[in-house]
Amino acid sequence: MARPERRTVRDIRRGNRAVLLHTLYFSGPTSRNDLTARTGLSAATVSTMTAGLLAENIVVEAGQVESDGGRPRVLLRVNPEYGFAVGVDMAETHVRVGLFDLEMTERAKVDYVLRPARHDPELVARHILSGVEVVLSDAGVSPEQVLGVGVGVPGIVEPGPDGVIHAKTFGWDGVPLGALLRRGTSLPLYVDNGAKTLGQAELWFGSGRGSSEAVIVLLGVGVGATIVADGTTFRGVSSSAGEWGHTKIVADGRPCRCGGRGCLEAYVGIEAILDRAGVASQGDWEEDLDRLLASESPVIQETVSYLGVGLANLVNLINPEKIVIGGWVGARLGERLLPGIRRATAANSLAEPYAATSIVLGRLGPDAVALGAATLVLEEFLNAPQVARITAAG
Amino acid sequence: MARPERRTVRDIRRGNRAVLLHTLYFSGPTSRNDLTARTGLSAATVSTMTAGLLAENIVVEAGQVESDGGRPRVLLRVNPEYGFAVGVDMAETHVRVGLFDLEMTERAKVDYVLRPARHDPELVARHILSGVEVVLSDAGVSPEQVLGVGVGVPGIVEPGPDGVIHAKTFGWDGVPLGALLRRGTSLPLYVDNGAKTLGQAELWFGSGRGSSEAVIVLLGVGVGATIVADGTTFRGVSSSAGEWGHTKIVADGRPCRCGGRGCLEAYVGIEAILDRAGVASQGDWEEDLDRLLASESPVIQETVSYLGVGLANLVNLINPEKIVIGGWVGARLGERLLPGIRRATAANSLAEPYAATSIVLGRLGPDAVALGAATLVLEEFLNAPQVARITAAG
DNA sequence: TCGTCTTCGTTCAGGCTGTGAAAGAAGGCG
DNA sequence: CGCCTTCTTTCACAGCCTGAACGAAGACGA
Repeated sequence: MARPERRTVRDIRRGNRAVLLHTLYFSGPTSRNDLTARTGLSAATVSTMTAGLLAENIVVEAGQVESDGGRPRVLLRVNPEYGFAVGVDMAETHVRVGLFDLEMTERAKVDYVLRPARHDPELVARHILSGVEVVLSDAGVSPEQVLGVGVGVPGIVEPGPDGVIHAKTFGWDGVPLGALLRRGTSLPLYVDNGAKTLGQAELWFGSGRGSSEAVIVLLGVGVGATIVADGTTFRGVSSSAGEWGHTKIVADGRPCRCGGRGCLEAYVGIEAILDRAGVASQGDWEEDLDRLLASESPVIQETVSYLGVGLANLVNLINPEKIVIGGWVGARLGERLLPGIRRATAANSLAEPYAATSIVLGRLGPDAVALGAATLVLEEFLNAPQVARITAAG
Repeated sequence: MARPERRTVRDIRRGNRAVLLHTLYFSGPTSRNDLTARTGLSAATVSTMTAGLLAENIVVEAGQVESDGGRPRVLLRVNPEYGFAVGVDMAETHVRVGLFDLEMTERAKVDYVLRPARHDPELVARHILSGVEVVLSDAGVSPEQVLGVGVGVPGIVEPGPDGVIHAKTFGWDGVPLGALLRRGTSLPLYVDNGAKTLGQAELWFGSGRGSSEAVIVLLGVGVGATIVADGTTFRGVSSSAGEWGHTKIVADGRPCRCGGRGCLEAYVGIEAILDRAGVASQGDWEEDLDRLLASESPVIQETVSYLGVGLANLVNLINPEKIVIGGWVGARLGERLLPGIRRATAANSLAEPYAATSIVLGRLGPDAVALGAATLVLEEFLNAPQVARITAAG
């Protein structure tokens, strides 16, 4: 029951502008002539529209290429310095703030360590706000040039303007991070779950590129998934879709830190893996995992099997074109065990959907959460490039 | 990475026409004046557009109501006899063909019994084609008046014009039912999975009405789900999304007829329920289930628990606004055990998404599959009402 | 050097679209 | 009969995309 919405002639312009910008952004330097072919718009429209974008400095010329004997084409591209996006990765142990230009090149970054069990919302908000100031001054970018600030956080983010967060592992239950930040800045804010921003990053710039039906899976301390349907992150009714880590794969199974039993995270989360292997961790999980992988422990094969069950459930239910395995645990497991993971998934999937799915590793490193958060800003920009810039008050 | 598409002024007209028709269809008799308020369109546009729809006989007048002293409003409604839709329920034991007017009132129907293990594609196609002829002549409707034929089938339907079907339980693997039917009729065809057409029916006319983020669950011999995202049935990359019955809830659990182990269907499908209870069925599963429900068997509670796990996985992963339990097994279980099902789901869900979800019973009976199939035709009609009707050749 | 050819880019008249304002229609009421 | 209220239609207008005509820019040969 898709209820369409009323449209007016103006929406057309806005929409076609977005089409043009998307094409320009993802096809790189492109001539007007190419643009007519790629967008399906008429040459006339492309001409007037690019003229506008050039006048606003959103698009710039990028040299010429000769054509077969005729007038050479002028290449156009999105001006990477038209504006900047801030991406924030707020994790359980640190806050990382990055400044990106429109090509998503990182221009500056800064880290703050969070002492465990010291997650005062006010403090975290101050870290983020001062982080924004630091990266801006480091890169010599003024606040007026910033199109927005994206923040990736653990836990569930309520929809709405206040960016209310529920993060059990954090001790946050109903913290309005968005509202706290807005007290200190007037830049547009985008708060989203970190697994979703990582998914956004892999979808736009990593292994998910080009897919419009995909699932990006995050394996780390927590386990989550970003479901992409028709090119857009699927959020569900209250923005908590994708809690894959707490789907049950063993009815009445191992207890999970969420309070439930038999959750996937209770088998393939890093704590669960080490626990099942009987490793008494000294705190450096990455080293522990590497050592475990190097050993011949049967726990590894078990982990692959459980992961296969979890992935197969996604294959059967979601029928994605691609599953991208991300997160640092995912990277390490996938590095050596990808064929086994694929086999385990196949063993638990129906043949048709499995055949339609390719399972690949994520391409982006640990910075992907911040990159994806910044990408939220980019997405907004490409969809509705402002003509009048919002003035930042600070 | 939602790639928007180019638009032209004409798309606006088409789109706004669809807006108007949707509103008219779901709000019942409505005045032009109301329509301006409900659609957001200007009075001028509503006026010219309704004039067109009236001229095409798509919309008809439906009386007047007086206004507070002024000119009375003329009520408009979609002409229920502008066209008709055929809905076909092709199940494991029968083929049912129904003729519906645009209000989805059934005008005629016909049943064909399929002898088990006698599922010759040609025969089934002939049943469907002759069924269409029968309902048309019974209702006195000519083929020119039929907007299309929707068919709900078991198994996976490949996307594409040939309506290729993979149905293990049927012995069909790659049967191009759409192509077979097209040899016998030139009416527009819509072939879809039966669980999805049932979902479509509940979404449009049953308990799911008004929800745009919902899951409609089918419990019967098979177990499946229709995932509705943003008002539209989610199909995945190869149209097999929603195979909920074969998601695993017990790693390495009971064997399932799909060849896998631990599938939800191997616990809450009717065969599994009876098998777990040790009932040696004489063939009448409905009676067997009723007897089992009347007994105090612990298998019932177990079933509720397993179902709760399966539903909780949907809650966590999809975060729907509503879960509708359909299918004849679902109806019988839900009738007495709905509170227990809700409790079992809550016990296995995260608090936030569970709080956002209401779990309700389906409202439509066994005819819902055919009704939903016809609704595929209706949906197409409301989105793009033809001006020039396609001529049927027969 | 000049004219021609090829290709790219821009301009312009024209047809659609939705809109606001003004005009028209239809009934109630004194 | 005239006025009032309310619903509906008409009309001039601005915005949009488009095809066709026109202009621009280089290659190339004479």
